[in-house]
Amino acid sequence: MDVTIYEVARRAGVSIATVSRTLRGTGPVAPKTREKVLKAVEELRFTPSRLGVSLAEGRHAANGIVFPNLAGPYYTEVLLGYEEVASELGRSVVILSTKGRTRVHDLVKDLAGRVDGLMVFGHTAPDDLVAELVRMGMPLVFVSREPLAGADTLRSENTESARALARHLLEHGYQRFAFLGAPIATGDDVDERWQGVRSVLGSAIEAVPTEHYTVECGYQAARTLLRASGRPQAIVCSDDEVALGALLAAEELGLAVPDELAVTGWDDIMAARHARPALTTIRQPMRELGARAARALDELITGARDTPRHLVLTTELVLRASCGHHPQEEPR
Amino acid sequence: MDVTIYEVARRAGVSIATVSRTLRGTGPVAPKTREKVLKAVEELRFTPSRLGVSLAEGRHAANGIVFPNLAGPYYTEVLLGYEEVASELGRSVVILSTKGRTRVHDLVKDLAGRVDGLMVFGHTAPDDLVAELVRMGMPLVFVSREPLAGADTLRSENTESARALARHLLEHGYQRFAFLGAPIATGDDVDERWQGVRSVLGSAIEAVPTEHYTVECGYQAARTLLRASGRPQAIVCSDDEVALGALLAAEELGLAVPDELAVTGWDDIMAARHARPALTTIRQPMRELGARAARALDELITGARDTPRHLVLTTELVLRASCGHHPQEEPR
DNA sequence: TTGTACGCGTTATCAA
DNA sequence: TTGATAACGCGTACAA
Repeated sequence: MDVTIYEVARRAGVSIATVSRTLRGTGPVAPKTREKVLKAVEELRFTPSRLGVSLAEGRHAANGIVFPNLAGPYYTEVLLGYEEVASELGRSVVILSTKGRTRVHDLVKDLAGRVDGLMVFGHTAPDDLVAELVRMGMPLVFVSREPLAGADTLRSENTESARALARHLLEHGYQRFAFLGAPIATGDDVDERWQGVRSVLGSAIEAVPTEHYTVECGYQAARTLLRASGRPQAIVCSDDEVALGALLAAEELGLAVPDELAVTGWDDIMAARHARPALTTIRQPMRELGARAARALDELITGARDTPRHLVLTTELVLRASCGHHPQEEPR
Repeated sequence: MDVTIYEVARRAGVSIATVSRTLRGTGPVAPKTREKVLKAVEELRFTPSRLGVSLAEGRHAANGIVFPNLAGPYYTEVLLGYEEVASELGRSVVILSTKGRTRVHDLVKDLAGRVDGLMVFGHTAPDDLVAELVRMGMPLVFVSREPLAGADTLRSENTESARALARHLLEHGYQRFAFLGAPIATGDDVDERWQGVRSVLGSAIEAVPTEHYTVECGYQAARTLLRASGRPQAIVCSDDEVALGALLAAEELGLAVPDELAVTGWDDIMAARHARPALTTIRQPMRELGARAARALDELITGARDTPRHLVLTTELVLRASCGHHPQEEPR
């Protein structure tokens, strides 16, 4: 990034306007002039400065994304879908991880200044900043969060899926349940799942918190839970990773799954299918969440749409071995 | 991003220079003036435009990262360490995934125009572009790649670890081996691992390619391999994910690990410890690779260092159950 | 078909 | 202590 448009212009014996027109294909350029310009560009290896272009165009051609952290497949998969579509639309992706960060407010604000639009997971951005960004008209898409005025929200269906899962477990005959990975924030995905199962199971299910939604935390919490007296017959987990941890704990304690203990997850990450026993879970279209977020953002940025949209993607209950025996299970 | 420094200056009754000085703390400002400026900034909710600042400062305050894809823990973990340190150093991170992308050259070039320095995995950037970037003096750090003139390279030790692993397997008494996940590019991590084990095992080990380094591909390839006649007694895998796939294949075929088949991985991702049987592997400091890359880049960008450095981080052989029986194994 | 000149939003130098 | 003003690199009306 050293040679500027002026040097190219001088070398080609034209003005910078002509160089710009030639390179962008905007406005007429005589064939001979065009040749000269392209030759100079070639010789000087000229590449327009991104900063100059952005400043002049008034846009960054970049999207931001804010997530708690990247450990585990969920955020990774969403990010994957997001980056793919953003790239397709000619936009770079600037990332920001908030976990363990101090001054998240400033970090998100800085990020907002670098992009044309922002995708935010759940409540990883401070509410007052969000309000300010909405006021400023910054295109915003929230994923895994309750609807919010002035911004798109995008999520997978939770409540009804949770109810279906709960009813299925009741059909297996279980009576004492635990919800492992109790919700941390109100209104996010996990909270909806918890509300859903509780609306069906009532006081038969108890909420058991974990520090994070990870295999390790699930393992620790499940071990404690399963060692105590009056252990549940079925553990509904906030997500697959916590559930994988619960499976480990059960195995370590010599509890047969599903005969002595049922376990369910959420998300249908790849490991869920490969787990022993394979994990009953609710499949949510992670990659599509990211892809849709990128498209929605593009609509808002280009002005193709100006009213917020709140979308809920459908999920699918995936019955496998970990929740009990079924006549026929999904083949590997 | 609407109100400019000019509006603040007018409101405060000062020049833009004074506003800038006040906000950046560069140069003297009278206390009373300072008050007026800050008040105007507050009332107008002024935030300096990133583009303006970058253009004037001549730097982006951003780092780029190029990786093949984000599926699986390896790239994710490295990215995690990278983003964390970059953020600590006041730099944003712009990502680029190349898998399945056409025109990678243009994408990487565009990325290079948005950042002050670039971290690149293996051979995910075209060689000619790399050469051009080096020539232009763009700070570059390569991870998982053979040393390269004009840029930092950073990797974990492979060859000697691979030899140690091979010798250990020989001690178990195995005689027929397979290397699952044969190297795709020469000079990258997997290639070094392959060269290492082969230098010890010679013709006793056969290279078995997989399409990608994933659980699924490992599973498919292992199933084919294990069904054929003359199956190996030990499978050395390119990485943990391929190894997890091999474990699945073995289980499906009713082969007891390690009694009828030994399996080893590489990386020591979290799932390696949780697998059944737990996976013997080589631990590589993934997060630290990312963290070091970010620091190295910072040194090159700030000019604290100007000669390339080629660093090799040490690894550790982690013996678990999957490669055979040991007197005492690492406790869970 | 081409060129001039202004705008984009800062920072920093230099003179006052 | 403060203010003009020149960069920074480009896009693009507008005039020629």
